[in-house]
Amino acid sequence: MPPFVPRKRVSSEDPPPAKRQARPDNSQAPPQAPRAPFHLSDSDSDSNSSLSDAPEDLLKGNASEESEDEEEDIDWEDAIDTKTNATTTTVAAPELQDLELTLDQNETHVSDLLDGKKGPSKIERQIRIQTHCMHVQCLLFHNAIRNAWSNDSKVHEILRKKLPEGIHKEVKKWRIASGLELPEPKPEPPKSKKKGKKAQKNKDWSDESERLEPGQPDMSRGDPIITLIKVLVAYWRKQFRITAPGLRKYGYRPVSALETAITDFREQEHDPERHGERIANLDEFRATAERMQGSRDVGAQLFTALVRALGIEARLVASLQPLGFGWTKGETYTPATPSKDPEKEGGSEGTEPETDVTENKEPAKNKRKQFDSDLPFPIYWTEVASPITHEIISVDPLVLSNPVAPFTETDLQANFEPRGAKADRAKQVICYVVAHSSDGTAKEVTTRYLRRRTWPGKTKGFRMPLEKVPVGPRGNYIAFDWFGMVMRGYQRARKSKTAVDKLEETRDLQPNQPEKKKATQTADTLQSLRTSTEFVLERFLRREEALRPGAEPVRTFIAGKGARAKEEPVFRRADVLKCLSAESWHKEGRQTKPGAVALKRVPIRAVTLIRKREVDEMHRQTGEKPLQGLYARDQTEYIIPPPIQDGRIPKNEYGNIDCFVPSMVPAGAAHVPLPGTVRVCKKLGIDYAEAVTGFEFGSKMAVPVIQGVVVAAENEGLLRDAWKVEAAEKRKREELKAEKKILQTWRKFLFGLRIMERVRDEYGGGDPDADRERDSHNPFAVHKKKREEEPDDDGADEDMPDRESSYNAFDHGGGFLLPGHDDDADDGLVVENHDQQPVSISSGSDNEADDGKGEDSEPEYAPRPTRRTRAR
DNA sequence: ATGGAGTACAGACCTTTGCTGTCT
DNA sequence: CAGACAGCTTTGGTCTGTACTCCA
Repeated sequence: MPPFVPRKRVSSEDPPPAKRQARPDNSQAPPQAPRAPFHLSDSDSDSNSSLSDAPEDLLKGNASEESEDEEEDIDWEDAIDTKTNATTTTVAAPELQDLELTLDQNETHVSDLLDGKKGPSKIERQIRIQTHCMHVQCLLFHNAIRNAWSNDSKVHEILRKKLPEGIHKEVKKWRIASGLELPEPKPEPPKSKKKGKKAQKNKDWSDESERLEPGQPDMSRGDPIITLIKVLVAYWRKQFRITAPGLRKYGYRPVSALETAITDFREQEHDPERHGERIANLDEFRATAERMQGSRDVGAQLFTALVRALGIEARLVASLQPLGFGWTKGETYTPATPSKDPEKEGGSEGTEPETDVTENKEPAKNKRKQFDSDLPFPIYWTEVASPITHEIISVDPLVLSNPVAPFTETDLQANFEPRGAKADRAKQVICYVVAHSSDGTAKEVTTRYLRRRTWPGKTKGFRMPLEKVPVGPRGNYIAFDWFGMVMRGYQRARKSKTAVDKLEETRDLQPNQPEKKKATQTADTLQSLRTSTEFVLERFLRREEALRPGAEPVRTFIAGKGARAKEEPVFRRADVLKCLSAESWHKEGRQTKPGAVALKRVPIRAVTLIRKREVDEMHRQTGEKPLQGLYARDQTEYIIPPPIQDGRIPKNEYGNIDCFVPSMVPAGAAHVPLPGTVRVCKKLGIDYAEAVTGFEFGSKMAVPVIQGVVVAAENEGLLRDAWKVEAAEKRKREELKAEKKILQTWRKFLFGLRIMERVRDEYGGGDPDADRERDSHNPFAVHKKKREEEPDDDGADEDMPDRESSYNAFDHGGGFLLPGHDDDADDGLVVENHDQQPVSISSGSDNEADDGKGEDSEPEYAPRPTRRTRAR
């Protein structure tokens, strides 16, 4: 099996590109900040106080130096001496301390990033991704709770009681029209008076409808529920007063602003305008229903409750507005621009301190529309399921001008998708739209509200994209949907799916594929040519690609405008050939045909030291970068080595045989890819060559991977049989060895137990409190403690001579070795048992201290040091 | 609002034949 | 004592896809 070759770059000792060094200092705050506190205890008082008094200044002032140190000088021993630079003295204190995060007040912002021309670091990206994921889950749970409250029968009762008589009549009408209720025997037409004139027109229809079988839905004027919903929305818009701000996305704000907001939220009395609307429990929710006022969000939640109260299946829909994971303007906190009250800036989680709100002290009626008036799209709304058609009707009770969007009106449903400059400014996004049903389950319905129901549409950049998880052989992936995973906890079980579910899942929630543009139809652009599968510009050819000799351009493309316009020939992709160097072809078992001329010449990529030296030498001599030729497949042929003669295997200059593909094995020979075959061949006295099947790269070296041997075909059977015998013997030897080792380990373990028991008898240590102490493992400490507790034990104090007497006490049986007995510098206590086998029972030493361990220590317990470790 | 051009970045790809100490 | 074997270390330049901004 070829050994593992790491493909990914892990670290680089070279300094990163200059751009990285030009990063704004504070961008590295998260990884560096925890280090500063370690130093506080042993740094001089000046730096200490300056750190605590003016952390921002200090961090800011040292930051440029700091980042250089961070990247160029990892040797922290030097850093300890740098007393002036508090933040560079990183891990000076040896003992463990609490990790502290000190974040710079002037936290990095998008603008800083752009000025410094640096992107967010990996860790910063991770922080945002995690924040986003956490926020999404919090919002989901919040909505699940609100949904449960919207199910409350008392809330329903409150809302039902408030309905005027007219609405009750409408409800009854709807029930009859839907066939849910039989019409009363009275001949009086079920039309309400407010539609007087229309009723005249509809009279014939109603006559007809009466001819329908009672108990059957009357669909003659469309789904009757739509009429009812429109009435309910009109009622709700009139009755519900928006008196508080709802949820919204603010973006990432500077830490200082966040801290102020949190402190304000914790310490000040709750103010909905500054801290957001708070409904602590169901009782408060009921009270809100009673008052018919609150945020737009609560308005939609109560509206959902009202619809449910009328016996209609309704879902509470929420378009989550989580903090994102990108670095666009939308993720950056933007304080209200014309704000005159600096205290309000960055202050509230609940409300944007809009000037019109803070300045206007007009009566509530005028103020009512002010909350969230800058949000052009709803965040919460209702989905009503028609009991007749099982289709979903989207209802926004408070915000949109077209509040009722039936399934058929895809454009109206797409109106819920935030778009436009106003939505941009208000940071309204669509990424996850979740509908919570009355049974407590929830399902994702984002697709319904995307324009043309096309993915990813506007969710792009705001929603966690599908993650490609590699599986199986290279190039195979499965798509991992993070949100799908999160939603699994909320979803309705497959067997409990309703007719509504089934219908929408086959229709409204089926995403459309984005319309592919016909590349041939549109005019050429650089982008279209870059991605085209049919045409290509010469400049887009990859390093390993070349044009077929004699390929004719199909047309020309003019790049640039005006004076900078430049004509370029456009070629067919079909005329592009994949090329490889002679060495690369060799690895595929092919060689260039005699007389083949390279289609392309490219600079040599030298990786190993030897190759690098060669390339440098050539570069020095010629003054030009040496090039290597690339050849197309049809310029190469299979390497067919000549058949072997007399059982002799041909070998290359390294004494082995290249066996990258099976065809490279010469006729008359066989590849036996078994380990340890070399020895067997030697034993048998047959000719062989080790088979090189690939290379392993690392440490600027290419190491051949050898898998077994190539032998003459007539020797193959002999070799395999002998190998089997050998392997069986080897296995037996290994089993015996393993058994021996197991027994040894047990023996050692039992001795250890005996020693521990003896130590306990001698010094105690059964006190659980003492055990819990930091040095409870240390028998000396325990002994000392015990003696302190019992001063009249033997009257001796805790001086060194006495300690030595304790050492001596151990010597009588399984005791500790005296200092100097073992001349190594091990910190651990070595206990000698009756069989004179040293056992390390405690070691606070690190590897470097272990390096001096004597030869008699067991390798399996004290790993042998590496050369690198010793070199340091 | 949209799309093209340009830029930056992360991750993937390509690379082609030791050295030394310890064990068996 | 010779030969086998384990362990070291895990590059770095270039390409490519993607995200993002700017600009028309």
